[in-house]
Amino acid sequence: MSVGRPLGHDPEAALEAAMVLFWRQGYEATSLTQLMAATGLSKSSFYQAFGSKHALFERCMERYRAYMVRTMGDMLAQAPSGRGFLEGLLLGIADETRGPGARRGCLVMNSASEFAGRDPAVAHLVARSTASFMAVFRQALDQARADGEIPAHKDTEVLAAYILTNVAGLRTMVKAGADAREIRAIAAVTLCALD
Amino acid sequence: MSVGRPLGHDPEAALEAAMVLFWRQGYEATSLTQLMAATGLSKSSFYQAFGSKHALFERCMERYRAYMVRTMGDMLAQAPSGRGFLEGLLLGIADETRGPGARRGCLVMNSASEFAGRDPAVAHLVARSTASFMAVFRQALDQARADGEIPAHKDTEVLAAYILTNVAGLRTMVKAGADAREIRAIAAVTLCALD
DNA sequence: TCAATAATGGACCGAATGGTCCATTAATCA
DNA sequence: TGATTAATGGACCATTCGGTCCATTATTGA
Repeated sequence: MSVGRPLGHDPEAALEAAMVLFWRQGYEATSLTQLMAATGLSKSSFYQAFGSKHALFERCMERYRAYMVRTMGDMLAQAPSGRGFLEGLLLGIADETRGPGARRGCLVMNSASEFAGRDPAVAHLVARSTASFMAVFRQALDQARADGEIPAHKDTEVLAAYILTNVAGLRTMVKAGADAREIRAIAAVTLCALD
Repeated sequence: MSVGRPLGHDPEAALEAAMVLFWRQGYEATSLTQLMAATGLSKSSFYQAFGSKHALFERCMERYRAYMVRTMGDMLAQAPSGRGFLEGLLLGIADETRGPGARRGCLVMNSASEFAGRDPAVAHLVARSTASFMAVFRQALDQARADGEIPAHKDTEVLAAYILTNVAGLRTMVKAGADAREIRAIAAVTLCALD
């Protein structure tokens, strides 16, 4: 099949490690040195594998999008109902105040904040990701509406955008130092808008 | 009164210019060169006046907090009611998609996102600012509740945190590329939670 | 006049940045 | 064996970063 020496590292694992780093620190604050340490690649291998820091970042963003859509899709499938999924999602943000990977926020929203439209490639990836997330939320909302968990007259497309807004807002609050109790209380208010 | 040559520049104007720059671009992305150009100061004068980039940033954050509290206080005083103020505030975010200073977000939340607790001094300023903002919201909510614009049983402290969460979320959505129509629709949903 | 403060520009600093290049070594298949 | 691809480390690059220092030139009050 392939000729020559096979890859000595796992590209997926390297991508995963880089994604976590960007997620936690942002793009600018993450240096090549840190990226090399996290991926276990030498500088030469790094550039051979990914081309550039920016190209790697784009791949990480796409990986994050796919990961989140898959994860939320699984959560929705296992949730007792559409509304139950949304409740678990919002209240679960309280857990992001603790443990490993705490207060990292959302890679997509972090990137939107850091680049703020200065980078067309990143802006496109942000738009693509937000659309994907809202699609999942809308699916949950449609399901909830069909089950009578939210009023029939509500516009699920707007509600999906509202949910995304609140997820972004809650994660920002976590980054700003809010504790788990506050987050849960706010999330409970957020859910009132679905009544 | 004072001995020696008087200041040739306006410290307040320089602070204002620097604040706008940090607000739009964030801390790391704003270079000394840009700061010198915006303030009109030479490198020597810059360090004599502000000490360091970080010290200037802290002063800008405090200035932003004071500016926002003053502005929102004025808005509340002129608003027809407590609820009217909150409606104007949330719906007004739609205007941040256009014009000069568009899609800058909120300096406090931008900083919370960029530093994410890595910088104790910034974390403290973020906490101080969020508390100030919530105090204004709570004042408006108490007023609204007293006027019967929101149910008497609601906890205005939690609602204040909810409003801040949604302001942060909406501004993040603006940065992520949402248009004015979407923002207004989401803001309308946000207000439903007050019923 | 003289002391004090301010403003200026430029030289200079060490450190870190992202990125390139290359010669060498290793592992695979034909 | 020879072609091919991968991995490595280190030399090297220009640029930028925030920051310091200094000698010089105002501009003021005493």
